[in-house]
Amino acid sequence: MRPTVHDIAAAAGVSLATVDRVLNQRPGVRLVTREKVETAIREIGYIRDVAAANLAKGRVYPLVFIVPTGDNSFMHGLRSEVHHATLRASIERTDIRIVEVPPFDVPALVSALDALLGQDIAGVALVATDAPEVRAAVGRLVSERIPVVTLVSDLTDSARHHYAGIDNIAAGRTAARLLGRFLGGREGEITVLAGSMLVRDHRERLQGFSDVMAEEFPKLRLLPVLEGRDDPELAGSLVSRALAQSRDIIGIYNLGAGNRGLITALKAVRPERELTVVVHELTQHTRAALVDGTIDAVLNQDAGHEVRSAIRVMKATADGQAVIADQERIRLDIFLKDNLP
Amino acid sequence: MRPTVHDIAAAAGVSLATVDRVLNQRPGVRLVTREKVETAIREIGYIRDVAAANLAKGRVYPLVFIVPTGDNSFMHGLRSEVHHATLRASIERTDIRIVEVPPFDVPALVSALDALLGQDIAGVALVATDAPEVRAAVGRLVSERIPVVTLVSDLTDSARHHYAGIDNIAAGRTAARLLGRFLGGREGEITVLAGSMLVRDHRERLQGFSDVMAEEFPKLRLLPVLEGRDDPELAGSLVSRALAQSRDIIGIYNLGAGNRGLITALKAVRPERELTVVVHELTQHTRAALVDGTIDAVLNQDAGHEVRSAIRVMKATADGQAVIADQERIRLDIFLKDNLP
DNA sequence: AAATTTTTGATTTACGTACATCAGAAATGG
DNA sequence: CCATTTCTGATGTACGTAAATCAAAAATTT
Repeated sequence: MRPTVHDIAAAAGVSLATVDRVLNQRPGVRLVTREKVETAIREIGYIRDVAAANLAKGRVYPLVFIVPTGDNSFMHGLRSEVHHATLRASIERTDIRIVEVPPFDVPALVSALDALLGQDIAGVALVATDAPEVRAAVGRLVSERIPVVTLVSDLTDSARHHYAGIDNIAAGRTAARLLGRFLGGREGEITVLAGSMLVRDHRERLQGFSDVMAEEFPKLRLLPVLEGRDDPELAGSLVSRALAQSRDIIGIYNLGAGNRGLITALKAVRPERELTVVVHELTQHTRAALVDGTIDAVLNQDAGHEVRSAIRVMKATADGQAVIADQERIRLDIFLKDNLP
Repeated sequence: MRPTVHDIAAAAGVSLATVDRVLNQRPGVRLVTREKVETAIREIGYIRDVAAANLAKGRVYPLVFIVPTGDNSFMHGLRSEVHHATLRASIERTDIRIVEVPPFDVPALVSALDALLGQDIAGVALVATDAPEVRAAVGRLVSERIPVVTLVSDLTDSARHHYAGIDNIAAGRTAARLLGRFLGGREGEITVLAGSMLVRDHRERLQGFSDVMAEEFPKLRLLPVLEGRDDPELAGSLVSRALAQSRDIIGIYNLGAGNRGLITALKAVRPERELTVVVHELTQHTRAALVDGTIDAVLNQDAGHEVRSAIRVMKATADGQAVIADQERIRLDIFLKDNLP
């Protein structure tokens, strides 16, 4: 059987109360005694039974998710996954609050973060807009010992405890290689559509994409990036205009949201123009487009995994527990029409 | 607060003991009373606190993993992941036993399964060899109410509760599309290397691969399948011979193990022959080959995820609990040189 | 209606930990 | 050496559930 507090008490030759004081770093234990207990803990390999401890404590984890508003499918899906997590709240002893802020709005995000200061909170997960003000606000939370996890998009040089999202540089590089290899040595122009260069995930995807294109596919020329602000309408009209302006475009990479508009624009020029297209985020729209051949590959991050991972990490961090790092690595999913879930 | 057994007792107007009898399906409760209690459970939305219940029961889950011996990297990795899981045993209340059997050996697998009959076991996970005898042995375990999970390779028409592995038809289809598109309209021969047609995962991958090749890439001709028995030596020599026999081979798909041998064979003909290669399983060898360009894509299943998922499912099944289906879906990872973890 | 069987209630202990209280022991100060 | 402070032990309750025991009530049979 697994050792308990009683075993430590016996091994260290002290009472249960003293063991408890040491374990929960309560005052009133002499240094020598504390060391005696800590040695016993190490020697018999005691591990606290977290389930029993939580039961005794009546522990609940008040968590806050700060997510952007906006009607693109990905953020919609993300909010819905957080909502799903609230349904498991009683089982998981969580108490999840969702705070919505306008997208790409630094002051709004900062005030949402600062509003949490001083509150009794076991963790904060946020989709970060990468700005110094946000970094500072996160720093304030961390210095109050509140676990902070960035979700989907990371925050440069910040004190956040964890990032629950994909490696976006790798994502951009992968998109470039897929596009390059699918185009098999052809020559032409590539147009890139992004949401905003204010968020780190988009910047990183572009960087990775540009790097591989330059290194490995010199015959493909990148056109200036179109910024669609993750808005389907805007994205669609930008792409339509670009396609009308140049007949040499043979590939498109959408590293942001707004695929609905992009797909409409593609279908409008469909039979005449032969285009290889790689986009991000598997939604009902991109899935259908993948199946009917409008799109060639979809890179995806599983919002459900990200949310569940963020919750696990926040809880573990709040308890000072370790996490299975490998289990919390968010993977980049590559979908072709053949491996759709 | 979340409702407890006391709340049900009060709501149903019965004693705690009766609630307990109903919850744990113990005898000695009249039908009408049982229904009264069950109604109360539903109405106030009671959910058993599994942590508290396990604590009270002193529950441990004795689990058995049946994995093939064999020195290919994938099975090595799988065994090591199961071993890792044993290290978390005390935390997860599991007691994991690993049973090794020779690969592709039906009688050995059957006797390993039958040896478990009558033992006190909370679940069995096995890498299935797809044969009627195995199916029958699994049926015997299931009829003794022992949860059975197939791992990596599934068992056709069997009573197993769950399959913790990837969709191998989709994997084969994906491999075909990657190979086809990477070859960009060229004409030539494709050689396929498998382990054994006795395991369902290999058969399914081949089927998916052949289907897509036939439907979408008619210029690529499939050569007869080489069976390398997942043995690096044999795989290497088969491929070397095939390459020597035909100068028209432009693509290779290894849907089994034994990549070490394949990679050696490829390097031997390297500068002259231009080959596009897709293989399964990310190991140190395939990773290096991907980086140096010997291989173009690696399809992978994460053995760690599979093992952890199998454990979660066996525990949940033993307790008659539901699982988050989405969380237990094992995904097909596609690795190019850009998105290696 | 009595005897019997079946069902229900009341109560207790246990799981491993947290936390509080109070008395007593040991260490420290003067 | 005494007074004081600091430490330690002993004990009890709680968390939510499981499981056992025994008594009492209700239903069933004779």
